[in-house]
Amino acid sequence: MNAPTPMIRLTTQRQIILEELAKVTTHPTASELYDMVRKRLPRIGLGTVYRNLDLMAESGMILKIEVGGTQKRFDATTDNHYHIRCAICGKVDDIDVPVIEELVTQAAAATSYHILGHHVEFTGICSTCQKERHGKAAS
Amino acid sequence: MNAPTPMIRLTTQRQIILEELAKVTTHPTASELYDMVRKRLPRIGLGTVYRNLDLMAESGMILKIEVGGTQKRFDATTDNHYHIRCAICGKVDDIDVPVIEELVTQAAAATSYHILGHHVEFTGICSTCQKERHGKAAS
DNA sequence: CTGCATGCAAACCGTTTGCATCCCC
DNA sequence: GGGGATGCAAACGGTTTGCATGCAG
Repeated sequence: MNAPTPMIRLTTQRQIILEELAKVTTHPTASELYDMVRKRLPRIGLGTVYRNLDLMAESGMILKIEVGGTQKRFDATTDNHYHIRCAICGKVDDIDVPVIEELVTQAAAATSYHILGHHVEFTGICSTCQKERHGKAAS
Repeated sequence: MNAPTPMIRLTTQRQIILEELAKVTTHPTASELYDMVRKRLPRIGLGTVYRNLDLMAESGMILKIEVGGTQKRFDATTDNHYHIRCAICGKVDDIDVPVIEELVTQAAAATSYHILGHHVEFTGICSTCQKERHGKAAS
């Protein structure tokens, strides 16, 4: 109702981008996705990937995750859920913590903004990075 | 206790950056801060602002807010609190919603990451931007 | 045939970095 | 005098954009 869902045409490159994104549970950056897609569509341009990722995010087909870190990441799962980002390697994973809907209500009462949504981002150290620095406690 | 607080030397430029940051309740970007500081220190370089901002964030004197949007923002208030970002103009404000400490406990149980912290970011439309689009409902 | 989508490359913008100089200790 | 801090400018990485061509409707 408030999201017009512009209904974009599903071109070959859009379809493949979507498929590749749906294939992984990680949350790839645009250039990671570019590399994945290029294996099937060698002549695709980075610009096309960016353009279509943005377009699909706007039309609600995918989620653009704007968390900390330098690059934006994308997610084929569009229902609200939270993320955790490794402070060392920057990897982003889903985290299975119940979404707190009351937060929006609370926020609405506490601000003059018209609330659209919320997102929780945890910061941590992933198991891989933990192993790589085992024993470096006090430094 | 877990933050070594490396105790950096408080040079003139660091002091002034800190003062200017503390002066405002908004969460300025590096270049906004640069403009503010330049009024008092006309010869300061953007690089110095970035370097010192990072340094001060590392030593826990200020907070580097890594939220959505293209630019990082800085906050003189270092205790944990949540933010709301305007989806239109990108402005970031504090929001007075109680910090949910249990989230960290829940998260710890749900992941193999070693949790460091969490942050909640609301998205909304600030009152200024609301006014500027009053009546544009159905496009 | 017409217009949107693409590939390509250049432009952009925020941030980082190398280096010579400067200043504090 | 020595080491960190600064100013400056160039480099960088991610993203966006302009334009000529291609392809689907």
